[in-house]
Amino acid sequence: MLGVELPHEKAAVVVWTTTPWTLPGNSGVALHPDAAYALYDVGDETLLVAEALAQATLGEQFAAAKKMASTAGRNLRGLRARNPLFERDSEIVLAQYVDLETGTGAVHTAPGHGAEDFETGTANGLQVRNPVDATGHFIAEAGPYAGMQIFDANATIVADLRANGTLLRAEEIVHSYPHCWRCHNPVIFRATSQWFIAMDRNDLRARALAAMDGVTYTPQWGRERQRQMIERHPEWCISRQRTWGTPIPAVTCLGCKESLLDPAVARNAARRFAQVGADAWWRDTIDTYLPAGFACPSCGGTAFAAERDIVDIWFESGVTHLAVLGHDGLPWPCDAVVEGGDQYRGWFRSSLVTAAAIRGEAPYRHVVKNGWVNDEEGRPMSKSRGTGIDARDAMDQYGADVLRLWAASVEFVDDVRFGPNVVAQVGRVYRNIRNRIRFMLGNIGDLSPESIVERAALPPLDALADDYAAQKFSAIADAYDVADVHGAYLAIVELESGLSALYFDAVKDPLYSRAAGDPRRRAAQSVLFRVLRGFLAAVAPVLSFTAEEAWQAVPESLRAGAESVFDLRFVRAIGGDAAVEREWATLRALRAAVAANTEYRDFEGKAILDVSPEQHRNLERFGDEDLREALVVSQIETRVSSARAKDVSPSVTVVAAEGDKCARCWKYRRLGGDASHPSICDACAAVVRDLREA
RNA sequence: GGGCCGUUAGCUCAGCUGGUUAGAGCGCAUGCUUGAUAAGCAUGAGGUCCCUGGUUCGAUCCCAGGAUGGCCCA
Repeated sequence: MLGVELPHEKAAVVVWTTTPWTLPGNSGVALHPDAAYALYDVGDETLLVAEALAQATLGEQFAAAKKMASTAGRNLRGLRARNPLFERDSEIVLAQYVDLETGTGAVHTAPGHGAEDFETGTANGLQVRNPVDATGHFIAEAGPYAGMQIFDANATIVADLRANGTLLRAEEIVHSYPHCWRCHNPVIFRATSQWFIAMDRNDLRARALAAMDGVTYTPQWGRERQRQMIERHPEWCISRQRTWGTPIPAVTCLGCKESLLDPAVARNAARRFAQVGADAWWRDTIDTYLPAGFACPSCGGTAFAAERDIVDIWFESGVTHLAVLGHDGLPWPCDAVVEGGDQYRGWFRSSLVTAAAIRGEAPYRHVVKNGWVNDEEGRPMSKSRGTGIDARDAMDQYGADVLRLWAASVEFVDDVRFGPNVVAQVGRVYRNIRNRIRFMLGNIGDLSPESIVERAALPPLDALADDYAAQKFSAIADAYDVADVHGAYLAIVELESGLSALYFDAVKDPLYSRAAGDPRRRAAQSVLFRVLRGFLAAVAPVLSFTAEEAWQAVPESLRAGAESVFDLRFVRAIGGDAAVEREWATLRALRAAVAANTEYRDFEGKAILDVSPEQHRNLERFGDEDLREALVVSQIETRVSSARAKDVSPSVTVVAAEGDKCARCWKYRRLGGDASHPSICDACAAVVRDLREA
């Protein structure tokens, strides 16, 4: 060996294991191809071990040990060692995963007791031994250990090794070990025959990847994640050994023990299961399912036994698209699937693979991944800590609409937090939205279809508000289209607060002071109605109950053609107009500048605006009356200076308004023009006179 | 140990291909209003854009490393 004469009769490869019970299943010893391995003369025997781990492995023997020769692991491939418990060989093989931090650098390989070992064994032609039965006891193949429970056998095996002189050292270490997630008992690995879907036959993996092309992913990186899950997924094991479930409609030839999954048998099973249920498989004789003249293609045998394995439920969920979609009025593929991120590996993948195999395309158009709901500290909800909140309880407590608004207020794609404080916050937003709806509703009570002012005939201010709202409605609908519910929420809040802060205040005068049928008042009402209708349609997907309740409160004649709020269509502006946003922002800025003065409140003031000629043109078109209302002052004086830069905001000065406060409309004006109404302005006097006459 | 993702005001979140003083809503403080009134309007305070280094005239944004939280694997 290694060109040296071995000084002792005994020479051994040192391996370590934390599972002595797997030694009866040993078929090989894995070395790292690139690591250096050396022979050490330790006095009474010669030991082979990785040089890097020699000191740790040999312990106190290391100092006296004599290194005889050294070579890379790859040069040792194919050598044979002797199993320390059985009269059989164990082959030296190579594996990249061999660890040079712990152990001996030589890894005991039992292909029947672990996935890595199985793959190494398959790659090197090692025998797969599984001398353990389904109850965790050794079978006859395990020789002297037959009948022993495997964990009980550990001590016996260690004792046997010690007795036959092959045990170098035994010690206690603490390490992690896989456990059952449900019952917490340690689990073991046993190589058994199973049914698989071969991902690389018939180009299934490639076809599944190709089927992703037509799918939209939210978030976008989900596509990459999904792609990796398909590319890296091993052969798909779909069988389970359970006593209850959907049978795999396969048969075993009693002559040659070959398992057969025949399409004709499967179709017979499908027909029978559809009529009497899948349990029939366990009751019927197998002949029930065999087509006439059915014979084993391998040996020609005609006697068969039914397969006992069932289909894994994760495979069954992977074919729900066939069970649910494509009939009873439901389309195939569906528009979207929404699940947590764990389903890239689960349902998103399994559905895609089965659909690619059967239909050649994805069973969905859009994959939407949502985050997890945590408590307010960002920790997973826990019943034991008392931080768990059931969705149904939350709905009872806060109301379904507030709960739904919360869901829209957070970025659901990421993990989200939920708790009383978060709900209280979104509850206040809900109240704001509700109050704005109430304001609109409260001001259209006497509007009728005949008195509605068409869009083209609206005063500029009202037209601007209408355009502004329409643009937001578009943004909201666009957001819904791509499942961006949070984006819709942001636009909804921006719209309702924007309308409230500017337009609602600006139209109070026409609404409250003008005669009921005055065209200016009808124009304002028309916009309020149009905005309300668009707004309710826009919020209905989230605030479903609130939107419907509000729609039912709209005068019946105005609701014609839309019995429910869900009969309304989303309002979409034809093309975005940057000028609308700009003008809206300009008015809000002017209004804020006026309000910022602390001396004159509301209509006590007269605003003096210093503007450029261009700004003047933009403002002038609103008309003095509407601009005055938008800025909440009694008078406006505009000073145009061509010296002003057009990109500098108008400067605003507020001085005392001229005249006295009209008792009716609160604006400062010349009063007493009508001697019989000395405390009100001329405009109000005219309205009052008409009221009298009517 | 590997792959992927997140980290911006007290809270929930914007911030397009790197470019003046980083924004909104809610909360908080202050003022106004009392004809949306268990409402409405305005103003203000509040941020080392997780950290370190790099690229660049310039980085919340790009690159590398790290911290921290999460999902899926091993």
